Amino acid sequence: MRLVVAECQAHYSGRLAAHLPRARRLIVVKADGSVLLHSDGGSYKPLNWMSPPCSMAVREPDDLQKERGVTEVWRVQHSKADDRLDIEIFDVHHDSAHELGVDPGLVKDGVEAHLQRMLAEQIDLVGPGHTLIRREYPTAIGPVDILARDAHGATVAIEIKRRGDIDGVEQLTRYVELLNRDPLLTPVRGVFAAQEIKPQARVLAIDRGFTCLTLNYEEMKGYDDVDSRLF
Amino acid sequence: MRLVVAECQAHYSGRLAAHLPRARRLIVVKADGSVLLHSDGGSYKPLNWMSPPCSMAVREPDDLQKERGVTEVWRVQHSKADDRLDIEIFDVHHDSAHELGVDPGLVKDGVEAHLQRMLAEQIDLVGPGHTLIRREYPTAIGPVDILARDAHGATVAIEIKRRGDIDGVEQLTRYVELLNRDPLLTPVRGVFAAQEIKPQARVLAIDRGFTCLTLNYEEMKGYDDVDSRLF
DNA sequence: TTGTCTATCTCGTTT
DNA sequence: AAACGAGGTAGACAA
Repeated sequence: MRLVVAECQAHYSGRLAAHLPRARRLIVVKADGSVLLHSDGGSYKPLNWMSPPCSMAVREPDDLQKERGVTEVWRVQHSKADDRLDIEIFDVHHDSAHELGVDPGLVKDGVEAHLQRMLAEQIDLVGPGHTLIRREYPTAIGPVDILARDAHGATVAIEIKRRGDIDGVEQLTRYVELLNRDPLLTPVRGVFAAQEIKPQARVLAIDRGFTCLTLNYEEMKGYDDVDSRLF
Repeated sequence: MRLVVAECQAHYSGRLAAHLPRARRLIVVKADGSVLLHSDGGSYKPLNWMSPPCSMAVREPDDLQKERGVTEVWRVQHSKADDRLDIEIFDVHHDSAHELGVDPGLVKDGVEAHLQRMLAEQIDLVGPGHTLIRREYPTAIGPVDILARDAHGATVAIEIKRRGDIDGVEQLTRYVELLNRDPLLTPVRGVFAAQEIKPQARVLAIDRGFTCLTLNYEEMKGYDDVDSRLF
């Protein structure tokens, strides 16, 4: 990994064209050839970058660039796509290289899968008398998160999201429409369950005749824990 | 901006819980207090990070940590949310600070907005005899990209995307359905216009009775330039 | 490899 | 401030 702090200016051309005016920035050149241009603020997203696989060619500035004070020109070219990042280097304030080795990587805990598992275990949150048919019920257009049966024997298709927006409602619509064609399952009701349901999504879901269910993650987890402690 | 290359181990707790085993990494501490942990590959996204606003507290390791070789413990706490990043520092290989100043930021060239403006100007790309009603035609569920009238006086709703996928077709479907309820506009045809239309999206669009229009950005821009040169 | 879905998304714009 | 949409989305996982 090479770290350079320098006055620089950059142009990106690929899916879009973008320009980065002259300023002092951090330039990170990673072992895989990828390049990041970071400012001293913002979040983790670089101002500009090139993803691997890519390669960098360093060349001398032409006369016009020399006049402008450019000392080096870096061209970072993507190996597969027509994406290119051109960096003009002015004054260099820092330049160092470091061996980092391979990283073992991040270990995460689950979120949505956890919600789905918990709702399957606490299926009566959907309503009294509900029973689970199965999780990840397979259909031609993908698995339905949870398929259940309500107290009256009707089928219930449940779509679970962490954040419920309009896309999730559309997805549920496709599932319910498809499942209702199955004479063994029809009538199928739709339930849209999420930790947070966006207002627009709620309106659309209700318009489509679905039930909205807001999931309280902490509460469900508490129930889960109690459950675990008991057995 | 502070750059540290060090052996480190980290824990994140917030929206999720995550752990980063001990390894040599780049730690970037930005002027706004945000922190990035980067490995030497897999560009763009850090292994772990804390977004601003946040603050960092450095403390001495406890006895157990000292035994494990920890020399410093950094706690980065988000100022508003309950997000925390704990970093244990082992050996430090590099540590430097740099003044970068405020960045002027990225200047982009247009993407979808540009496509929309150009198609409005070259509305006959949709078909001969078409006339523009207006761009960003407002409806209850959001603005329609372009509303036009065809040679026979029928209304045409155009949804523009850089990349046309299934979401865009669903969006257009909602618009066309809504607009068709307006006696002053009906009948309304749907046109799905994009630089690139995914096969699945094309199938769905045609199934819904929409016209697909592939936009050639370079060609349209050329026309645009010629147009600009003439006037 | 390709497609699909999630994200500690980020980042803008609008309401 | 909250919500909505787009992204050079990136990254992960299934088909």
